[in-house]
Amino acid sequence: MPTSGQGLSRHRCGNLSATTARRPGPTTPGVALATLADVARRAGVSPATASRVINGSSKPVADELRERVLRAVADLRYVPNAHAQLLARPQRSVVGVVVHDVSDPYFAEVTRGLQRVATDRGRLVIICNSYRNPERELEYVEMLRGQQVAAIVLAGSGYHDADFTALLAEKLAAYEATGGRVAVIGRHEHPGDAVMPANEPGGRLLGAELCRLGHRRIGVIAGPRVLTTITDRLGGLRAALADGGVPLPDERIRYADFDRDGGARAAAELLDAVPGLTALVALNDSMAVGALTLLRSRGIRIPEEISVAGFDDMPVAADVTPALTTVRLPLVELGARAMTLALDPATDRRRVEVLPAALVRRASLGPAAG
Amino acid sequence: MPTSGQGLSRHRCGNLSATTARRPGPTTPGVALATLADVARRAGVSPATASRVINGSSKPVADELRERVLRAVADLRYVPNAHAQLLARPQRSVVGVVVHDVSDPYFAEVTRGLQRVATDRGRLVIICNSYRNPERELEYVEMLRGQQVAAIVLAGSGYHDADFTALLAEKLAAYEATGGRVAVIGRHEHPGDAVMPANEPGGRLLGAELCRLGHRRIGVIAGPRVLTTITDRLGGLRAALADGGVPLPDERIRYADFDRDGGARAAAELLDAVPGLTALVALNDSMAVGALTLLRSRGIRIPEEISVAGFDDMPVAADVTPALTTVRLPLVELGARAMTLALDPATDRRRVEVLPAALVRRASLGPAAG
DNA sequence: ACAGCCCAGGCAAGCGCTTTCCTGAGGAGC
DNA sequence: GCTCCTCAGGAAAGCGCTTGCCTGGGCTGT
Repeated sequence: MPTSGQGLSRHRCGNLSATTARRPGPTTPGVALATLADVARRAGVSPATASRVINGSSKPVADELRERVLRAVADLRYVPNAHAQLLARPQRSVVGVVVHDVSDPYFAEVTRGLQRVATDRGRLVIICNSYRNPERELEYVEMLRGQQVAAIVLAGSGYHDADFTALLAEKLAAYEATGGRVAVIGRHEHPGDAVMPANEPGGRLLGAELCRLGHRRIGVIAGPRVLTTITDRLGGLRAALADGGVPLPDERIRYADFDRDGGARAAAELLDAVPGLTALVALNDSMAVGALTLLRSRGIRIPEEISVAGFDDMPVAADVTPALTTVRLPLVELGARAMTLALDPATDRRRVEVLPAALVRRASLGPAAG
Repeated sequence: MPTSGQGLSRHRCGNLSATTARRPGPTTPGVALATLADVARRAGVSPATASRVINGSSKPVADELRERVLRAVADLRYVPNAHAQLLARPQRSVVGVVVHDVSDPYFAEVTRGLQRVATDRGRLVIICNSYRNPERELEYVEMLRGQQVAAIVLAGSGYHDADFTALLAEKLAAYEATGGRVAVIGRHEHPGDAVMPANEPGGRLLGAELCRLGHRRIGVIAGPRVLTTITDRLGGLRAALADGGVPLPDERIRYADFDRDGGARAAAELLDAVPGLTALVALNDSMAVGALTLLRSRGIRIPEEISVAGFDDMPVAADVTPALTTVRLPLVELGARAMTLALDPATDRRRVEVLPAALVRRASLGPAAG
């Protein structure tokens, strides 16, 4: 067992229980990880040869040496230092994703799609939660650039904020200029590849359905005004209602946080401020669920007294009572397509894919009351 | 503007619209990112000085030089290469997290806690989805080691699989031996720091409540047998029922996928196989929701004809109808504590924190039917 | 039997950054 | 006015890895 003294000190004890008994001290100064050089030394070969064996280089290596290297790798529990590898062979393999919050069901679904494609292609994903903070979003893009990621996917909604948008565009451009790939989900004023959920058409679908069912006094529970998603969904809804001759004055629109509690709050405000509403439209399912809960707590029957509709068709929509009528957006697909665009080689011109919305009719939306 | 020809070629055009118009070709050979050397050259200083300015080193630098460096950084849109930095200054700042699936609401919540703490401490998180595949879990640990992460948090349930457990323990030990920190959530036979959800006590709480309400014919909708989480929850439940003199024969337990559809399937099987059940206990809320949906589809009234209870108290539990009685586990806290353990300096002896469970009484669980 | 080839394996450069150590210039002290 | 100290700035040595290029030993061919 040809191991230099130095090498030995780096060698882990094979007996696991030893580790169990004695744990590294408070601030272990870092018992250095075995390096390629350690492996080479132990195998009695040059680092070059060790590297070639480990990476399965095309260059042939004699079986005996190969054997020795492999054994040393196992003995030392050697794992190549990913950073050193990336430095030496600039072959970016990880991709960055910026979402508002993975634990929000909407992004959870989108992320599932992103991950699926990334994993299929052997890419690691770094997920960054911006928590709807534009500044943090900017920082993350910067950081991902520093991480030399192969691609960046922006999965959140865009903002109505010219300064931010310009700054973001600039950072993305700087990144793309160095060969990085970018794909965005939704409207971002980004001049590159994008996949768009059909927010506006979805809003129209829902508006048309409301007209069909005879609703004329409709309250809208909207998310934050600054999100382009809100503008688009609301725009579609408004357009369809206008087509049907249904008015939608501003006081029937309430902006709140894009979540359950925001939905409940906005619903309460609307009910108190606008009497005689026959339907409540929430601009995402989380808000709709909040509205549902509030209505139930007030003992208002759905859809007999008031109808409710949502947006997104998140899994929960089917499970609440009454089941939620909503506009389905192919969330997983949205993520999958975006990752595909980001990972496919860039093309000369911008690719934009629009993923269609579909109305899902369930029990929460009925004919207008009275 | 002292810029060598070479430096110039690496310089991005300041006009963003130029980038808008002309995008990098299909497989851009990577217009190299500006490097520290570029910055130094442009600022007319040495790389050492540039580095010191950029990193806010304690070593003083004259204001004029500092100014010049900062300007060069801005001009070149310089972002330090994170890998090179990590190589040169082995100061690990990212932490790895292995979960079953971030988009599963349970892990979404846990992850939220993990992220919160990590972000507060300025750590980047790499999230790895194992999709309940032990092999993938192993691979991820290996990969995280290669990434030189400062810590690894294992957030999934443990498995009843001696081979896997041994392999995992070995890999973790190897990692810890080089100064890496590890924290696990749940039972993993890992000899280091851990935070435990009170699965067994939670099961007991629920079992006791069922007894109190007079249930004697209870069906259990369980997740995969190999998960220690299942064993523990079931164990607690079984123990409390035994205490109350309530039998729980094996045919009243159905194992299925740990999600909504699994819950529905298992519920259907139980109803068909075991007549006269007065309560259905699902071992997580997703399964409970599936059961609820199935019961509703069969027109069975809850809780009048049959009661339902879940586990976890995920957000959805409060929104379904009837609202779900469930065992609350502090999921976010679980994540937060685990990350804290992982990031705090190691101690001489193992730290294990148990986070308590609490019964949340809602409408889905009532007295045993007639 | 000798020149010429082939090829496994090693040498060393270099990826981009940090940091130690050294240098040289300016200022203080006698 | 000269020596010594101080301190800003630079040279250079790595960090761990990959890879182009070179070397030298064993073959082949005549």
